[in-house]
Amino acid sequence: MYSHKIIEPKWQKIWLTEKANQAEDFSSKDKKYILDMFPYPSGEGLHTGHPEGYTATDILSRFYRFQGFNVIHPIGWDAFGLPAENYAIKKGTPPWETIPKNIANFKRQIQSLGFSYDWDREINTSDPEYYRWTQWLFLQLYKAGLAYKKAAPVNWCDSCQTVLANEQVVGGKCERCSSEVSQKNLEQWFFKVTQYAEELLKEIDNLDWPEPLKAAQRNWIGKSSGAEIKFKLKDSGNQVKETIVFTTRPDTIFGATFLVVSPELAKDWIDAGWLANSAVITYIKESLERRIKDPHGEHLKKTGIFAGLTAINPANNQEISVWIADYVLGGYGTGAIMAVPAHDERDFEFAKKFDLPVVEVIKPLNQESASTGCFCGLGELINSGEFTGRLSEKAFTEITKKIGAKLTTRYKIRDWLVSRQRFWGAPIPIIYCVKCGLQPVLEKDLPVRLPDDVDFKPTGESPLKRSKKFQAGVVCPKCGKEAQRECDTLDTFVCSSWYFLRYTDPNNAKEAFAKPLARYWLPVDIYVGGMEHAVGHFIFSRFVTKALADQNYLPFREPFLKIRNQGTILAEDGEKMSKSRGNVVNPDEVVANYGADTLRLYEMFMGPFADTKPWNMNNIMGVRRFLDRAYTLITEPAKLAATINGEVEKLIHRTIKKVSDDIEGFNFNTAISALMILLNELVSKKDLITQEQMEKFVVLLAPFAPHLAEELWQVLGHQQSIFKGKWLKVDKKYLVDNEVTVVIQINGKVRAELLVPIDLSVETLKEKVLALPVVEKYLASRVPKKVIVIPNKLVNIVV
RNA sequence: GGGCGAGUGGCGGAACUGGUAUACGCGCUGGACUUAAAAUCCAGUGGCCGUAAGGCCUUGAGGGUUCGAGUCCCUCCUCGCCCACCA
Repeated sequence: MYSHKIIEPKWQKIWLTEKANQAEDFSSKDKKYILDMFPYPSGEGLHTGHPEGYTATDILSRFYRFQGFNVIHPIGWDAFGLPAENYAIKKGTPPWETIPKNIANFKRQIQSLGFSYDWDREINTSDPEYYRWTQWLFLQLYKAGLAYKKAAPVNWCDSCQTVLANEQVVGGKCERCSSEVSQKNLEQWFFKVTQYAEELLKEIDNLDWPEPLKAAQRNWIGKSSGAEIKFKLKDSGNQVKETIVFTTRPDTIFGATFLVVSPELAKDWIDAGWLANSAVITYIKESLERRIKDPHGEHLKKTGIFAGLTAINPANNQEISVWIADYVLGGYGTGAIMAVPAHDERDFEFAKKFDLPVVEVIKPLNQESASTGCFCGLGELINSGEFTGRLSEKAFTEITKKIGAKLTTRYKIRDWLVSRQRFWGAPIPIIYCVKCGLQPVLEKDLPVRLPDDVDFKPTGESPLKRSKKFQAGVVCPKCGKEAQRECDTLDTFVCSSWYFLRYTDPNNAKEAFAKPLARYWLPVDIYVGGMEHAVGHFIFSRFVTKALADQNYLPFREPFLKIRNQGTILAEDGEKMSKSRGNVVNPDEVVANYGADTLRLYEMFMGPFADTKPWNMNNIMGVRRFLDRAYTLITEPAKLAATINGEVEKLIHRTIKKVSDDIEGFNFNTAISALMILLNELVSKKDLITQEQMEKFVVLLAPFAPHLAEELWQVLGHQQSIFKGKWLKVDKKYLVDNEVTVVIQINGKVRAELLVPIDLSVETLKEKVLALPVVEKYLASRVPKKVIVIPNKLVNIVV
């Protein structure tokens, strides 16, 4: 038994004071940028998920430093955000008091785990010296036309008098006060992510990311190609207008028996004084509210109303009715569709409910007649005038051309809404002047600081509006006259969309980062974090990188070359860890009881890195026992062997190979199992081991259990830190065997095995095996029908 | 509804491009040490039949390909995650 309570703090202190993990700018060594997701410093402190990802990157960082790389492995605090502000509303303690306390606690916890961060690069997004550059980023996007303002619907709680994020709306009710949430149109800031939709999609192919993550992003970007088709519209007074629909199936247009318009688009028509029918107006109003209250359930009901309009199908000039319905979205395509009930399930359902005509125009290729019900695949056109008999694919472009429609590509991805009517975030650096209008704050005037005279009580406006200090002395940057600041703050995802850039030059007071440093360190080589950021943070960072590359700030267009996702750690009961269930494991307790090395090793040994896996206190004892055995082996006085034992040396070299490969492949669980196997061998042959062999084991252990390894290294007589040393070389001669065990099967069943020299010829091996008494017994004088020989592996005799 | 995963001992999990299924760890059983217990060490440990030698079965279920399938193909069941009326 070793005392982790003595060993671990001892080495942590030494590493910190010696700045053992500093990354060196412009070193001639090859660089590796190994990045973790920086934590939000919550009041609860670290949970078990943090050490999982952080241990993985720490193993990699130490491993690559051993390999001679100049590793940058930074950490910081994603310190802006709602929880701190909500805490201020509830308890009255402002975020600028709670957050530093939480950060101090997080830092203590992270340091207690011995992670090899370069603490000189620590950043904090709520520090004015950081958010100054977040604001700078906003200005660059604004200048490039990538940040713009427009009215957008937001969730509004009348009782709390505040805007709510989507996550704060639960079942159409306010999370806090449970009163009804309604929709309000407010001016909001957006980033034009859609401008990069195609590039964001295309570049995914070239990235070393987990496939599920790539799939999630492709899905989110949601490219689809189709046609935009113009339909003429007529109201009862014979006023003529037109609308454009987007469809991915122009080949089905002869089956378009009605048109459906989204409530959003219909509302625009009302506002333009077009649809005056009061029933229609009521429907639209209710529908728009319904969307917010129950975004996931209501759609099954397929509500709708006749708009009182007719449209002309441009393919066959037939008059069709125009409907307004919930199932058509305002934000996608053109907000209007041509409904082809015979070949679209949703249209079909709607047509059935409102008794609308269904005309089949596509016949499945492998069937004699048209299908009954709804067929959504491609096929051969029927009932389609001159196009009857064509295949869908061909008709697609032909029909589009004939009716004068346009081929287009649409994306599901939306522009990023970045403004928040909240206090605890980076203020948007914009000034409103009565005379000059909207003006960006001058870069030299950054940062726009958060004031401290804030009333957190929610009243429906941004809390900054009630700060006297915030607006004091604000003048228009253009005309110099008195003006007003923008009072919204930026989404915290803006802060985290560029933080990995700041790590390269964290103390630069003149720039967000110096270009030569960005060029040296970036892009990020390995990034580890959860899958939950698939369509958020990972997309935002890619967008920001591309935007800055286009402004010549960065010489690359993709920020993260390799990403690996960590799996969720569940509680011992197989459920998610949560305070309400009372099944949360506190890393502090594990460190106190078993030590940091044990926690690190355990979390890596639990199972495959990317898998969801349950916690188990018993299994922790297993890894602790392993560390104790290692300690005992090396510290107990034993006779050291003078000559190298071949068997031991062979296993050592195989373990070096296995552990090295497994670290790079993120197979930490099997790497640890290989270390256990090696230790078992060393213990059982402890009188046959040389000093050098002991040392090799300790080096292999070092990335995983750095404290113990450092201690044992000292015990073995070294003055200098083990981490100043080199990784181990595999001697290939130990990887080849000169004898192998060949498995002997009779009819596919294992019946015997045979130790033979390696690379025995097929013929010799066959002869040897057939001559075995066991084989003769099983053959019982039958003649083998066939003998399969796989050299060095297996012989299968078929009778 | 769409997308992505995953089902292997009592438990967490191993198994390279098809080639000894159950590595490693936990737990359990027996033994050593101890007055005793803990810790530690040693041995055993997939199931069924058998005193034994040995035999049969076994990777969610059922088919198929193959000399040989946890791994490949088809059908189905169960669970998890993400997105969700995207025309």
